[in-house]
Amino acid sequence: MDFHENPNPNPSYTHPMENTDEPQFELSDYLKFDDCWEEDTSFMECPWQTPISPQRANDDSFGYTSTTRRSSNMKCTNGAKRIRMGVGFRIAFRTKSELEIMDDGFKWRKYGKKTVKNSPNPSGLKHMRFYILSFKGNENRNYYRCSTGGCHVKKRVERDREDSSYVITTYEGVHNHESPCVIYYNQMPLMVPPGWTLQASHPSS
DNA sequence: CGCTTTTGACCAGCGC
DNA sequence: GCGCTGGTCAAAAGCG
Repeated sequence: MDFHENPNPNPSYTHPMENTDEPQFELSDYLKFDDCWEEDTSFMECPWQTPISPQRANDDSFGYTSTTRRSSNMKCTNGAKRIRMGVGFRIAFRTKSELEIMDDGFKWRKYGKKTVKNSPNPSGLKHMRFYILSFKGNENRNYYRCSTGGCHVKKRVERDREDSSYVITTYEGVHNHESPCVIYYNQMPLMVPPGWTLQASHPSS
């Protein structure tokens, strides 16, 4: 496999629902965010979608990161801000799975974990914050970065609060390399990450 | 020994 | 302005 001869080394994403052969989990929803946002609120139909805003302008990997707020009032269901992101490709999968960690073919390195409140009533003294967060009913959100050198793709994994049997996985960015788990047969990828379709490699590979 | 995970701290954005 | 929150950092611990 020669990455350099691949005319398009980036995976091209297709609708995950087209992949009906995945036996390990049920993919029920997905969202796609790309870098050419128009005034189109159709993708806001999913109730757990939230607005995106530029945050740290000096972020070393993307220029922007996203802010996601999922408070109980879900004020984001319409009229959300749309702000162009540096790299700008985000896609979220909602999958029915008992496992939070699903092998998508790439190597990920965990760089953060956050306990997210379920309570709609944020309150309390600042120094009581972690005490409050430790109560039952809070969810963990895990942050991963692609561990391949030079690849800045990030992944965020959390349980759906409305239905804890679902896992929400949000990918941010596009891999600049191919999945180490792709096996080629007759110039076509035989194994792909769940829900993804990769472009066939160049015939020379 | 090198890589990954854990986890408390920190920072910036946002809402009140 | 203050407090809450999401996202990230980085040191320490764990693991093969």
